[in-house]
Amino acid sequence: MQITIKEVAKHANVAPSTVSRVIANSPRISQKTKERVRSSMEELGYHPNIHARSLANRSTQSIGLVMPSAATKTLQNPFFPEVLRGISTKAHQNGYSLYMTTGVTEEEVLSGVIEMVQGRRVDGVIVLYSREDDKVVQYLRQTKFPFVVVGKPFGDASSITYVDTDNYLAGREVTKHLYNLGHRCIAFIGGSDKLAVTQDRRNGYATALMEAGIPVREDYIARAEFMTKGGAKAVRELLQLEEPPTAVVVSDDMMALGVISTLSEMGLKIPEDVAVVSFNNVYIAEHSNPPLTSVEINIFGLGFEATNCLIEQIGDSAPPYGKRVIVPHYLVVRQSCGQKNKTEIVE
Amino acid sequence: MQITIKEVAKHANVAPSTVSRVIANSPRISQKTKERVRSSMEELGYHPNIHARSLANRSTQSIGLVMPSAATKTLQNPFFPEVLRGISTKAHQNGYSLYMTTGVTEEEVLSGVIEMVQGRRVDGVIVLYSREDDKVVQYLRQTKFPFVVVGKPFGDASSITYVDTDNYLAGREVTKHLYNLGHRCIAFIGGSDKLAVTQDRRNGYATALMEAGIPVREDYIARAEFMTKGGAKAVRELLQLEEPPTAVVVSDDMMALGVISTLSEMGLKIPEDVAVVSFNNVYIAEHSNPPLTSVEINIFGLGFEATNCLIEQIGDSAPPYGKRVIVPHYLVVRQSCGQKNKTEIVE
DNA sequence: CTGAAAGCGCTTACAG
DNA sequence: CTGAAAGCGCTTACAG
Repeated sequence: MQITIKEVAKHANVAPSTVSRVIANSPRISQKTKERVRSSMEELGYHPNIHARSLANRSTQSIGLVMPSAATKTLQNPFFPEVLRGISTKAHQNGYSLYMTTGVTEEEVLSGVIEMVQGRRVDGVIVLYSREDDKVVQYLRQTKFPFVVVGKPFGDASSITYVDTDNYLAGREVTKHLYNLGHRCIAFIGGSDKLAVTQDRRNGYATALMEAGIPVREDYIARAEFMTKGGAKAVRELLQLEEPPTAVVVSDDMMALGVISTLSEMGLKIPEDVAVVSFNNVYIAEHSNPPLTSVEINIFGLGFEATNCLIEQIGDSAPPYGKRVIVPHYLVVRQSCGQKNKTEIVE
Repeated sequence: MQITIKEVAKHANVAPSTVSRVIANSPRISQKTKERVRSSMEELGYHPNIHARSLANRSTQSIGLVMPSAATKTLQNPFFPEVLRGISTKAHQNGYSLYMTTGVTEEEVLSGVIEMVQGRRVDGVIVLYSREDDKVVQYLRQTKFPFVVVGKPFGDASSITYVDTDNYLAGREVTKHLYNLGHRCIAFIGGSDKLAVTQDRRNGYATALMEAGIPVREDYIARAEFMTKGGAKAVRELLQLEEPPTAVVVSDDMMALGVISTLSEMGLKIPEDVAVVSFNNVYIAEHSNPPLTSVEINIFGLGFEATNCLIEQIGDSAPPYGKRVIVPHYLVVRQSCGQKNKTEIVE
């Protein structure tokens, strides 16, 4: 069976409580005893039972991860593994493990989160998206459980700690970039309108147009799923307009890939006939044809910072108000929208 | 504080043990009592403490996931999220959650696994790779803890349950496909030689050549990392040979992407100058330029089946010997190696 | 059909 | 500096 603290205690000729203190490296235990106990642990191959510890301790040293409910699709977006990598790195540095729910529908995800929280399975939660009317965030907020959102939360954001890209600014910059290249008919293809990221990027796009004195046309704003197929469909519709756009801001690299494939199939040249610019700069952006001009948003950094904030909250070293961390972005210019120079930092 | 079984018991006017039985839906409790207890749970917002339950129970309802140690890089390969999606789906169907370690180096990963196992944090483990001399598999095997490998294990595979593609066959088919298109100078670019997947695909490649009466040339076999950069470097070397290959079998789509970019940069046409075929058929394969001919290996299915096998083992409904599940594959013909017909099922 | 009690393997005041 | 004891919140033989 399992080696417990009792076996170790007996072997080292001390009380179980002493063994426990050695594990916690309590300063009140003599060096001699510590060494003796440690070598007993080594010899017997002792490893603490995590559940017993968590039960007595009320801490779990693990972090819960909440993906958007349509995990099926989202998991295919390279955003996900990259943000996970950032989370994992920081978590590991601080001795935390990661815990994922496996729900698919919105209700399943919510009940998974409730189970994690009420069941004390995790010490805190990271929500990897921000969507309007999201039950998960509502729930976490009202229970006052430690949590951090990746993306800008809806409602009273001031009480929620979140990590985000300045998507509004990025949307503006990207649109301005196209304008500066001479484009006047610029369309926008976004993902679900319920997502904060879509709204922010679109608003930035609209602002840039207004700043340039170009009216914002409703028929130039398309919605699609956050994957390649969605991008393909959206661009087809745009090109059927009487005055089709000469450039398009796409809210996500994966969608942009779909846009590009579709344009190629239709015999249109990129960037000559239609310029394309998008966001996230996932590694495939570099390998599409033509390579995508995209906003590097440091996805790894988003995950890393989110975890950092969460650990602060768990350790009570966080301020009592919601904190906001903005991770800087920059435009990586490649071939999909007419090249000016290789990698220009905007602003 | 937390609502415990005691509060519920008091509220429903029964003993804690009865509440526990209601949770487990024991048939020995009357319908009336069940209803009363359930409405108390509802009313008080009760959720079982998972650690207390696991401690008393010796079961955790969660599955541990082991990624290759260089998680940093691997996580960028779309293979990972896709296999995770398969695992997650099956796990969710059976009420299991997922637990990930966050180690980066080989030692960290191993100690993470030991902690999961000895600390009874999980009921079983899925190893998401197969590498020669892997300590994790050695450890799991000797502790007789339930585990499943995605990929073909080394050593005495007969005692280990694993889920795999028939990579040897796939390698053979793909090479034969190139041969049938008229190629005689066919190279192979593989990932780390320590990985089972590389070895199997390479052996299949060599067998196909031998079957066709073509000698296997050492200088036609290149090694690289499993990502785009590696592919780029490898192909450059191959093209510097006196008799450069006219076709190349690449062991992974991501590497193939690097190969394709490099060839384009060098002004070579695909498939006219060099034909490229690869494995995994991740979604970007379809959107590269030209679209990649690739072996669809059903990554989702690998994850799904692996989880299935693991759950069998955990529930003791698995046979006492190692079981092998082979998930079928087929070649998806696109433009990167000269098209014959759109989607042909090989064999 | 239900309850009282012991136990799962830890931690942590309380003594000394 | 160390130990005995209670407790974390559940489950599960054992009685009845």
